[in-house]
Amino acid sequence: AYAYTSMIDSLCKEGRLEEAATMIKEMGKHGTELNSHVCNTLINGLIQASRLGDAVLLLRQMGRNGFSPTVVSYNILIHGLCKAGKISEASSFVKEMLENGWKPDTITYSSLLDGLCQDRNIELALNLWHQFLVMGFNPDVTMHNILIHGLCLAGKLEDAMNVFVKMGQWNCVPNLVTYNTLMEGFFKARDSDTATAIWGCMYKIGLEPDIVSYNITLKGLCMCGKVSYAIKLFDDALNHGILPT
RNA sequence: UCACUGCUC
Repeated sequence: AYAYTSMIDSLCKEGRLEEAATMIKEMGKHGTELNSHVCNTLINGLIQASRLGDAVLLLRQMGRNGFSPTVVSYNILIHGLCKAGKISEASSFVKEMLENGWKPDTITYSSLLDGLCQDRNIELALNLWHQFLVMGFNPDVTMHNILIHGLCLAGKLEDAMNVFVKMGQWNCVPNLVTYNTLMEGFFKARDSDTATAIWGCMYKIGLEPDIVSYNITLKGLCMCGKVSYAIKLFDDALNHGILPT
Protein backbone atom coordinates (compact mmCIF):
# COMPACT_ATOMS: atom_id res chain seq x y z
CA ALA A 1 0.00 0.00 0.00
CA TYR A 2 2.94 2.33 0.64
CA ALA A 3 4.26 1.89 -2.87
CA TYR A 4 0.82 2.21 -4.43
CA THR A 5 0.15 5.42 -2.53
CA SER A 6 3.40 6.94 -3.77
CA MET A 7 2.73 6.00 -7.36
CA ILE A 8 -0.92 6.99 -7.37
CA ASP A 9 -0.02 10.26 -5.69
CA SER A 10 2.53 11.07 -8.37
CA LEU A 11 0.13 10.19 -11.16
CA CYS A 12 -2.51 12.44 -9.62
CA LYS A 13 -0.09 15.29 -9.23
CA GLU A 14 0.86 15.02 -12.88
CA GLY A 15 -2.80 15.11 -13.79
CA ARG A 16 -2.81 11.49 -14.98
CA LEU A 17 -6.03 10.58 -13.20
CA GLU A 18 -7.01 7.85 -15.65
CA GLU A 19 -3.80 5.96 -15.02
CA ALA A 20 -4.26 6.46 -11.29
CA ALA A 21 -7.72 4.89 -11.56
CA THR A 22 -6.24 1.93 -13.46
CA MET A 23 -3.66 1.45 -10.78
CA ILE A 24 -6.33 1.41 -8.08
CA LYS A 25 -8.09 -1.41 -9.92
CA GLU A 26 -4.79 -3.24 -10.07
CA MET A 27 -4.42 -2.85 -6.34
CA GLY A 28 -7.63 -4.76 -5.87
CA LYS A 29 -6.44 -7.57 -8.14
CA HIS A 30 -3.31 -7.95 -6.04
CA GLY A 31 -5.35 -8.11 -2.89
CA THR A 32 -4.15 -4.79 -1.56
CA GLU A 33 -7.04 -3.02 0.07
CA LEU A 34 -7.92 0.56 -0.51
CA ASN A 35 -7.16 2.77 2.44
CA SER A 36 -7.60 6.39 3.40
CA HIS A 37 -4.15 7.41 2.19
CA VAL A 38 -4.91 6.24 -1.34
CA CYS A 39 -8.29 7.95 -1.31
CA ASN A 40 -6.70 11.13 -0.05
CA THR A 41 -4.25 11.22 -2.92
CA LEU A 42 -7.21 10.82 -5.27
CA ILE A 43 -9.14 13.61 -3.60
CA ASN A 44 -6.08 15.75 -4.07
CA GLY A 45 -5.86 14.78 -7.74
CA LEU A 46 -9.50 15.60 -8.35
CA ILE A 47 -9.05 18.99 -6.74
CA GLN A 48 -6.04 19.76 -8.87
CA ALA A 49 -8.12 18.86 -11.89
CA SER A 50 -10.67 21.42 -10.63
CA ARG A 51 -13.16 18.62 -10.04
CA LEU A 52 -14.19 19.85 -6.60
CA GLY A 53 -17.60 18.25 -6.78
CA ASP A 54 -16.12 14.84 -7.48
CA ALA A 55 -13.66 15.34 -4.63
CA VAL A 56 -16.56 15.94 -2.25
CA LEU A 57 -18.33 12.86 -3.58
CA LEU A 58 -15.27 10.73 -2.97
CA LEU A 59 -15.00 11.98 0.59
CA ARG A 60 -18.65 11.04 1.10
CA GLN A 61 -18.01 7.65 -0.46
CA MET A 62 -15.21 6.97 1.97
CA GLY A 63 -17.61 7.07 4.87
CA ARG A 64 -19.75 4.42 3.21
CA ASN A 65 -16.89 2.06 2.37
CA GLY A 66 -15.99 1.14 5.89
CA PHE A 67 -13.05 3.45 6.38
CA SER A 68 -13.90 6.97 7.35
CA PRO A 69 -12.35 10.09 5.96
CA THR A 70 -9.52 11.32 8.15
CA VAL A 71 -8.47 14.78 9.21
CA VAL A 72 -6.12 14.75 6.23
CA SER A 73 -9.04 14.03 3.85
CA TYR A 74 -10.87 17.04 5.19
CA ASN A 75 -7.75 19.16 5.14
CA ILE A 76 -7.16 18.42 1.47
CA LEU A 77 -10.73 19.33 0.63
CA ILE A 78 -10.80 22.46 2.77
CA HIS A 79 -7.55 23.64 1.25
CA GLY A 80 -8.90 23.02 -2.25
CA LEU A 81 -12.11 24.88 -1.54
CA CYS A 82 -10.21 27.83 -0.09
CA LYS A 83 -7.92 28.01 -3.10
CA ALA A 84 -11.02 28.09 -5.28
CA GLY A 85 -12.33 31.00 -3.24
CA LYS A 86 -15.16 28.94 -1.75
CA ILE A 87 -14.48 30.01 1.78
CA SER A 88 -17.95 29.55 3.20
CA GLU A 89 -18.13 26.04 1.83
CA ALA A 90 -14.76 25.33 3.41
CA SER A 91 -15.99 26.69 6.74
CA SER A 92 -19.00 24.41 6.61
CA PHE A 93 -16.69 21.41 6.28
CA VAL A 94 -14.82 22.58 9.36
CA LYS A 95 -18.14 22.73 11.18
CA GLU A 96 -18.96 19.27 9.93
CA MET A 97 -15.67 17.98 11.30
CA LEU A 98 -16.42 19.42 14.71
CA GLU A 99 -19.91 17.96 14.70
CA ASN A 100 -18.63 14.52 13.76
CA GLY A 101 -15.93 14.51 16.35
CA TRP A 102 -13.04 14.95 13.92
CA LYS A 103 -10.66 17.43 15.43
CA PRO A 104 -9.58 20.11 12.99
CA ASP A 105 -5.85 20.67 13.44
CA THR A 106 -3.39 23.47 12.81
CA ILE A 107 -3.32 22.65 9.10
CA THR A 108 -7.12 22.85 8.85
CA TYR A 109 -7.19 26.27 10.42
CA SER A 110 -4.15 27.44 8.47
CA SER A 111 -5.86 26.64 5.19
CA LEU A 112 -8.96 28.49 6.25
CA LEU A 113 -6.90 31.42 7.52
CA ASP A 114 -5.09 31.61 4.20
CA GLY A 115 -8.39 31.48 2.35
CA LEU A 116 -9.72 34.41 4.34
CA CYS A 117 -6.50 36.37 3.80
CA GLN A 118 -6.53 35.74 0.06
CA ASP A 119 -10.17 36.80 0.06
CA ARG A 120 -8.89 40.06 1.61
CA ASN A 121 -11.06 39.46 4.63
CA ILE A 122 -8.50 40.36 7.26
CA GLU A 123 -11.16 41.01 9.89
CA LEU A 124 -12.47 37.46 9.76
CA ALA A 125 -8.93 36.16 9.46
CA LEU A 126 -7.90 37.89 12.68
CA ASN A 127 -11.06 36.60 14.27
CA LEU A 128 -10.16 33.05 13.35
CA TRP A 129 -6.60 33.53 14.59
CA HIS A 130 -7.83 34.70 18.00
CA GLN A 131 -10.33 31.88 18.25
CA PHE A 132 -7.58 29.46 17.38
CA LEU A 133 -5.48 30.78 20.28
CA VAL A 134 -8.44 30.75 22.66
CA MET A 135 -9.05 27.10 21.80
CA GLY A 136 -5.59 26.40 23.15
CA PHE A 137 -3.78 25.67 19.89
CA ASN A 138 -0.21 26.70 19.26
CA PRO A 139 0.34 28.35 15.90
CA ASP A 140 3.39 27.06 14.02
CA VAL A 141 5.73 28.93 11.71
CA THR A 142 3.61 28.33 8.63
CA MET A 143 0.49 29.67 10.27
CA HIS A 144 2.37 32.75 11.41
CA ASN A 145 3.58 33.25 7.85
CA ILE A 146 0.02 33.04 6.55
CA LEU A 147 -1.18 35.68 8.98
CA ILE A 148 1.81 37.93 8.32
CA HIS A 149 1.12 37.66 4.61
CA GLY A 150 -2.53 38.53 5.16
CA LEU A 151 -1.65 41.57 7.24
CA CYS A 152 0.80 42.73 4.58
CA LEU A 153 -1.87 42.33 1.90
CA ALA A 154 -4.17 44.46 4.02
CA GLY A 155 -1.48 47.11 4.33
CA LYS A 156 -1.21 46.49 8.07
CA LEU A 157 2.56 46.37 8.16
CA GLU A 158 2.91 47.35 11.79
CA ASP A 159 0.60 44.54 12.81
CA ALA A 160 2.57 42.17 10.61
CA MET A 161 5.78 43.22 12.37
CA ASN A 162 4.11 42.74 15.72
CA VAL A 163 3.15 39.19 14.86
CA PHE A 164 6.68 38.63 13.61
CA VAL A 165 8.40 39.80 16.80
CA LYS A 166 6.06 37.70 18.93
CA MET A 167 6.78 34.47 17.08
CA GLY A 168 9.34 33.47 19.69
CA GLN A 169 6.61 33.39 22.33
CA TRP A 170 5.18 30.43 20.44
CA ASN A 171 8.55 28.78 20.09
CA CYS A 172 8.55 29.66 16.43
CA VAL A 173 11.68 30.66 14.58
CA PRO A 174 11.04 32.85 11.54
CA ASN A 175 12.18 31.15 8.35
CA LEU A 176 13.00 32.32 4.82
CA VAL A 177 9.31 32.48 3.90
CA THR A 178 8.70 34.79 6.86
CA TYR A 179 11.43 37.17 5.79
CA ASN A 180 10.50 37.04 2.12
CA THR A 181 6.88 37.78 2.96
CA LEU A 182 7.78 40.78 5.10
CA MET A 183 10.21 42.17 2.56
CA GLU A 184 7.58 41.98 -0.13
CA GLY A 185 5.10 43.72 2.13
CA PHE A 186 7.41 46.64 2.76
CA PHE A 187 8.48 46.96 -0.85
CA LYS A 188 4.86 47.07 -1.92
CA ALA A 189 4.35 49.87 0.59
CA ARG A 190 7.31 51.62 -1.07
CA ASP A 191 9.35 51.33 2.09
CA SER A 192 12.56 50.02 0.63
CA ASP A 193 14.57 51.03 3.71
CA THR A 194 12.69 48.71 6.01
CA ALA A 195 12.66 45.98 3.40
CA THR A 196 16.42 46.28 3.06
CA ALA A 197 16.82 46.23 6.83
CA ILE A 198 14.87 42.96 6.92
CA TRP A 199 17.21 41.51 4.33
CA GLY A 200 20.05 42.46 6.68
CA CYS A 201 18.36 40.77 9.66
CA MET A 202 17.93 37.67 7.60
CA TYR A 203 21.62 37.56 6.87
CA LYS A 204 22.52 38.24 10.48
CA ILE A 205 20.77 35.15 11.72
CA GLY A 206 22.42 33.03 9.06
CA LEU A 207 19.62 32.58 6.54
CA GLU A 208 20.76 32.56 2.93
CA PRO A 209 18.47 34.41 0.54
CA ASP A 210 16.92 32.11 -2.03
CA ILE A 211 15.61 32.75 -5.51
CA VAL A 212 12.33 34.07 -4.09
CA SER A 213 14.21 36.56 -1.90
CA TYR A 214 16.07 37.83 -4.95
CA ASN A 215 12.96 38.04 -7.11
CA ILE A 216 11.09 40.00 -4.46
CA THR A 217 13.98 42.35 -3.77
CA LEU A 218 14.85 42.95 -7.41
CA LYS A 219 11.26 43.79 -8.23
CA GLY A 220 10.97 45.89 -5.08
CA LEU A 221 14.08 47.93 -5.75
CA CYS A 222 12.89 48.64 -9.28
CA MET A 223 9.45 49.63 -7.97
CA CYS A 224 11.09 52.03 -5.56
CA GLY A 225 13.16 53.64 -8.29
CA LYS A 226 16.41 52.02 -7.22
CA VAL A 227 17.33 50.30 -10.44
CA SER A 228 21.06 50.73 -9.88
CA TYR A 229 20.85 48.78 -6.63
CA ALA A 230 18.80 46.17 -8.42
CA ILE A 231 21.50 45.70 -11.04
CA LYS A 232 24.12 45.31 -8.31
CA LEU A 233 21.95 42.78 -6.53
CA PHE A 234 21.43 40.84 -9.73
CA ASP A 235 25.20 40.36 -10.00
CA ASP A 236 25.27 39.37 -6.37
CA ALA A 237 22.67 36.70 -7.09
CA LEU A 238 24.68 35.31 -9.97
CA ASN A 239 27.74 35.17 -7.71
CA HIS A 240 25.73 33.05 -5.30
CA GLY A 241 24.78 30.70 -8.09
CA ILE A 242 21.20 31.96 -8.27
CA LEU A 243 19.61 33.06 -11.50
CA PRO A 244 16.61 35.22 -10.63
CA THR A 245 13.60 34.68 -12.80
C1' U B 1 11.09 2.54 10.30
C1' C B 2 8.61 3.63 4.60
C1' A B 3 2.85 6.38 1.76
C1' C B 4 -1.64 11.34 1.76
C1' U B 5 -2.79 17.74 3.64
C1' G B 6 -1.28 24.14 5.01
C1' C B 7 2.80 29.54 4.00
C1' U B 8 6.39 33.74 0.27
C1' C B 9 8.13 35.75 -5.88
